[in-house]
Amino acid sequence: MAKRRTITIKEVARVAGVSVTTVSNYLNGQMARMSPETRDKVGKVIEDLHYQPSSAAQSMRSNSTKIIGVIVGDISNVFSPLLFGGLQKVLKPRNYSLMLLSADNDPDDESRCIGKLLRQHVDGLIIQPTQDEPEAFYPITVSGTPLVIVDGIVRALPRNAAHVTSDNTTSTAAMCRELHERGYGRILTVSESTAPTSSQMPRLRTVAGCAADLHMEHVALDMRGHDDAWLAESIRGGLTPGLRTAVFPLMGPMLFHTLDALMLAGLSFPDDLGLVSFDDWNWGRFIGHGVDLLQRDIDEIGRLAGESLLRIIETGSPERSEISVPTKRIAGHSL
Amino acid sequence: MAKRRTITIKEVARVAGVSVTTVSNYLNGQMARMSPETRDKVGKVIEDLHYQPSSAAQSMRSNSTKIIGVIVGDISNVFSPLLFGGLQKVLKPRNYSLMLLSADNDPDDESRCIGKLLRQHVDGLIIQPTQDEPEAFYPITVSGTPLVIVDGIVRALPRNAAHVTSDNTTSTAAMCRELHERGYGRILTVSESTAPTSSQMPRLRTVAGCAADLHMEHVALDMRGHDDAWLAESIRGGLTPGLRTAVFPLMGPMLFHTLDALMLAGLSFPDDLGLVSFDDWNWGRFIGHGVDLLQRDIDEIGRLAGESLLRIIETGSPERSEISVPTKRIAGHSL
DNA sequence: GTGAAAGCGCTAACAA
DNA sequence: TTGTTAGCGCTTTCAC
Repeated sequence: MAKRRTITIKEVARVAGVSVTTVSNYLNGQMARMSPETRDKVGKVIEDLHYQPSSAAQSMRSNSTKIIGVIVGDISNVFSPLLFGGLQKVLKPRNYSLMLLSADNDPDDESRCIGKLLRQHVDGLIIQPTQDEPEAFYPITVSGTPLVIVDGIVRALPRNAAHVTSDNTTSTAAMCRELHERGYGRILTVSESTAPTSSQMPRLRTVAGCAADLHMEHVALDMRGHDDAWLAESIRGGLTPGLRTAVFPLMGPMLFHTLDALMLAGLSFPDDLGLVSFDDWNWGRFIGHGVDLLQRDIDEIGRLAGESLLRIIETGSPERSEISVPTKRIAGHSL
Repeated sequence: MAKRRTITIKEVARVAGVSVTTVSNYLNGQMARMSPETRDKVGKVIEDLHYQPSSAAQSMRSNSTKIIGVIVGDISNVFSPLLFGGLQKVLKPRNYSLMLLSADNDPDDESRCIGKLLRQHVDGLIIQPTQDEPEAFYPITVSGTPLVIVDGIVRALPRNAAHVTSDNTTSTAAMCRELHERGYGRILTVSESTAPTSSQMPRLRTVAGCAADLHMEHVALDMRGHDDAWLAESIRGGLTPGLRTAVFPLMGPMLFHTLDALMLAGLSFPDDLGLVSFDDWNWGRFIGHGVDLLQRDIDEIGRLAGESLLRIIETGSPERSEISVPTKRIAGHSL
């Protein structure tokens, strides 16, 4: 199927027997600048020819593409569609389109994605960062493209960029205190060290700190390079009679691994041990008698990030550069 | 923050003291057409200036954007990231970017999305259709843009478009027979009539047909306009002592509703009734003692759709226009 | 080995 | 009310 010759504004003008200016005016709603007959005629020709103005040509003149670039670390994580949904809610009514790229948790890939979107001249950028090297974002700063960083933690926020995350420390600390009060003496965190920007990091640090303060034991299990059998083994090995243990997966995918490991190990909660997890997906209530959760509001993060971005685009600089969305405590029966 | 003046190829040429032609040659890897000194100098200037060639200008000449447009019915459905992941696997290595739009299950919105992507001159289109009016896709055909329709069922497939779906009828029919063999006498389907293109439709028809053939009762519960309490009521009302009943949600979100309804109704499976569901997400094993499922391989659908699209783009027409991906039967303990 | 210039489809002065 | 034309940033002949 040979791509048919593209229909241009010139073509429309020729067929309608008017100048390109008139057609352009029509496209841009400047109806006052032509007679009603001309208007109808142009409209009809556009219809007949199924003419679609080229946004490439348009944006080349207008310096605006109405495209927002989004880079996530891992597209298959449920985080992505939730974020996207939130973003769409505020961006779509404003007529922006979203270009979604996945960096696959690879810093180099992320840099390539940034370049790609910059070449597209996107009007703004939303990034869930995989790397925290300030230089990675330098091209963005140079180009002057509005930027909002979501979820991940970066060492140095580029000038004029906004940052939207969920609360990690307060909620984690509160959970540690709760575990202490409930009589737990040991916490087994389950995480996977991927990017230095991962929100698991502050959570892990908080657990470590709080455990020390509360005189609880803390064992950090890192899934990196390991499988569920290893996790099952490690969890079982972490149990001591007389010392209540709570397993604490620090992100959704780790809850999956943990549940599989518990099945493998033949352990059940809350009898053999307690279970509480970070997770963004609302399915915990169906597991057992309900899993105790710390749940982020990703949709809200998306909305706030979108609004922040719009503000930067419109005013030229963010009003507030750091926004933290509260994490919800979902009660269950797994502790 | 005023968007800094864009750096152009002209600028680079001026600073490097060469012509734009030379810079262009450099960008396109035509290194043979310049001296090594020139090459290095140009490279350095590009680096220093953080120059990014404008893809709008490039695509205006080349007639290729290296962008694939994707339209899904509902971005918040887990279907979306899974499809996207599959698409990325084949498209990203070929240097295509994805532009994702959600039609929010609205035909008009879908048409708008199509227009938007056509104006972007995307190199190809992947659509999970919300409407099955053949005219809706006419602009695509006119523009000659390669098209692959995924998941949904359309009345008339546009000429030269490919179609990738999962098997709905065979798997559903097999399930009905299994239910019959297991001694079930009544099937309660749970669906939500949204789009006429929804894959729930063939599933529903198949259940109705098989139930009749096997002399089983079939009650179709349509969630449209109802809440979980209504569903709980309806399910309870659908039980008769002596006649084994199976609830059969026809898509993932309906499984959520059904589980909530069962909790509300105080019914448990497989004791009070059987439960089997279509669902694309792999969490069913954590529910109760595991839910019996019919699971599509969305990642595979994405990969096949991507490959199909590439084939259309490259050869000009699809080799095989209808592809059906088998649906997996995940064994559980809910029947 | 290097450069000048035409033209991709569109918008916006400026003319008529 | 309508038309002419100069670019936007880039690629690509065709000369030098």
